[in-house]
Amino acid sequence: MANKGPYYITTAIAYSSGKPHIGNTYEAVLADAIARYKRVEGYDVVFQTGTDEHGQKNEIKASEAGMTPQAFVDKNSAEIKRIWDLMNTSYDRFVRTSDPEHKKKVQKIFRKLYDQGDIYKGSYEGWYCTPCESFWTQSQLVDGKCPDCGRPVTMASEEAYFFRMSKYADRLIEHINTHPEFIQPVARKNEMMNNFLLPGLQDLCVSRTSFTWGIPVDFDPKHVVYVWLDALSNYITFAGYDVDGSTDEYSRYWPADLHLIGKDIIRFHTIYWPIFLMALGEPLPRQVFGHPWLLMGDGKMSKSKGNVLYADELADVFGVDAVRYFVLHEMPFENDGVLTWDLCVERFNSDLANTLGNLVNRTISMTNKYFDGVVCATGVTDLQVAPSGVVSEGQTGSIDEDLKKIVLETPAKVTEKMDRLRVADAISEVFALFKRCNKYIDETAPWVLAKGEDQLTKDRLSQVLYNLVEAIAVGAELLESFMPDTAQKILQQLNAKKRGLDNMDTFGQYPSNEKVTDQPQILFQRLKAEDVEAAVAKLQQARAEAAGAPQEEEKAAGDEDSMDVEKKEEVSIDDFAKLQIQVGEIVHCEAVKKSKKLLCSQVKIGSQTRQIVSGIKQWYTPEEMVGKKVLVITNLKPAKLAGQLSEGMILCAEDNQGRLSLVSPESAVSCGAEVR
RNA sequence: CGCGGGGUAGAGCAGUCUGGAAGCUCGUCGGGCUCAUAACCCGGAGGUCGUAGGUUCAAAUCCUUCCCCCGCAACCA
Repeated sequence: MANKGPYYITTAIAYSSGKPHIGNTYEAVLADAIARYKRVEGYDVVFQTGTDEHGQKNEIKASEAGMTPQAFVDKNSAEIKRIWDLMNTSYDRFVRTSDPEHKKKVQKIFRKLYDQGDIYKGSYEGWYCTPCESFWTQSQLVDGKCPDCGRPVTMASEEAYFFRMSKYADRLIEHINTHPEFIQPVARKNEMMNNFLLPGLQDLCVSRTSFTWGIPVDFDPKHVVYVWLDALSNYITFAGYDVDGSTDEYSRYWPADLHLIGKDIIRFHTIYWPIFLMALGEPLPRQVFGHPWLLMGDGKMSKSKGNVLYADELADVFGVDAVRYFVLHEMPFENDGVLTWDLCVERFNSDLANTLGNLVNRTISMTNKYFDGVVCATGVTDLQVAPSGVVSEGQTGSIDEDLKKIVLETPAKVTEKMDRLRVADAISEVFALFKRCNKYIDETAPWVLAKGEDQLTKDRLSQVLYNLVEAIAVGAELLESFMPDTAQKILQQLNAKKRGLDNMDTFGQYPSNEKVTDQPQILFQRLKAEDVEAAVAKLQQARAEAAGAPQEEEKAAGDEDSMDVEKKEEVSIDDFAKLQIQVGEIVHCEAVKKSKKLLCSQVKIGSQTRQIVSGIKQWYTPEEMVGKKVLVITNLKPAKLAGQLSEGMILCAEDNQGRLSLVSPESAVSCGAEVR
């Protein structure tokens, strides 16, 4: 196998704030499939993944959990690594941004950029909430107040470090234009250009003082390095980069061949990251692929089956390779894919059990039944059977030729798809080969040949089975990057050896007279939908119990008529008395233009009528609203919503599906009656 | 007119860049077969390619109108 040189592939490092769901896991598996395939092709692959551990969110979540940030991210990083390992991802490095070496290197990077003038100290202007010690942008403000605590904010400025993005913008635009392969899929390129680059890049604030869980700026320790600068640097720091001199390994593997990331963070990887690299004088990664998202469920048919899917739970039910198959197969190249328990069952039964598992099983069974497991190439190709069971000589071996053609063509097809990162298509090519094998069995009807007494017929039967074993062996080997264990199992059962991707141009390499296993194992046992549903129900129950109490409400809605919500702080009767709640009658109602959620109601309260805007368009039509008596908070400070003045709030109950229901007095009371 | 994605058979999707016989998987119906995991193979039914115009010898594909859905943004007082 020729060495084709280095290939450095990374995933985005996963944010370590909780358990990764199947969508996160998808990225690791996708990268793994690519990495494995590149290795098979003969590249010297480094596959790096890991966890992004700094930032305010982790600091807050850690304190909520009563842990130190480090302990908190240790736990979550370990969990992410556990899932990656469970999924059999063949990463070479699992990196963590809380690593002391990484910290030092990032500090040096920051200092270098500062020293050369790319980072400068400036001030950050914004609305500041003193009690919360937080800055907010104009658009984050709620009613002109702090979105967290609702208290007034003041315009304030705070010192911060900025990166001169604009300095490098032209070079980046040039690079993107001259390297069409840089941003994948191509559609994303225009999005970046039109939205960010062409209108002019703003300087980026690259330090924070509002929290401490991060990498301190060593010459100004009240600042921590902006998490993105910290996180993105992982691609080079762990590869051996250092401001004071990088390793040989670094010069071998950098620039990365592929950053595999979610489409939501394309901006950081195709704008900020390249510019950071330019500033450091380092070459840019060759390609950034913003893959689509894997969405879970769609609520329509699976509301009783749970929404969030986790790789380990899926693996419990289907097995690791099946889960790898699901995520790789369900994910197209550009559009988001959907995964539900139902879809998994369908794919499992149809593709894995029926097409593949059954093929392997029936082939091995016949080999054992007719030849005690010994597969022999006899060279008899021109014997055909009629559907009636009559064996006749003289037909051309076109059936065999067609099978061989497919077998010989598939490797190149798979490689071509993989080169274009069409992993789902690549795996489909492999399955097309297996489907062709099933068809071949039907065409050659071995059970008819088996009835023949003469040697020619026996030899033909032997050749048919040999062809099948050979074809399956090639298919299994091609499957290895996607489903490593399954590929291994098939090859073992066939007693076949790997021949190598660049050695698949001849048909018939399986050694004649080799013996397949006499105890074929079922690779994928067909599953019944009911059984899976039961398993899912069990999992959800276990999950609910593990979560202790109320935590999240995501179980079956219909059959349970109660729900728990997060408890709020206790208040005094005086606090409550501050609210004025009155009964009002809706006299007029219309939808607010330009808004998807808002209805604007005229509500009669006592002698006056006031306008109230409510976000309930999804649940009530304006016509339904009119005439209803509802509860209104009347002393709430008026606010503007979508340009409409709203003087109060109509009370609604919200269930665990987010559905809203108006609250009305139980019996007739007059408008304006106070609720207390 | 906030940005973006999308509307193709019952479901899920490809095809659209680079116009040229409407395809794939699942389901469904019928047939075949019996080596195998109620599997496998073949065939049928089922689509005004969201709407309305336009360009063209030819439009799912290019241009324009409008309608709907989904993210994000904004706002759910």
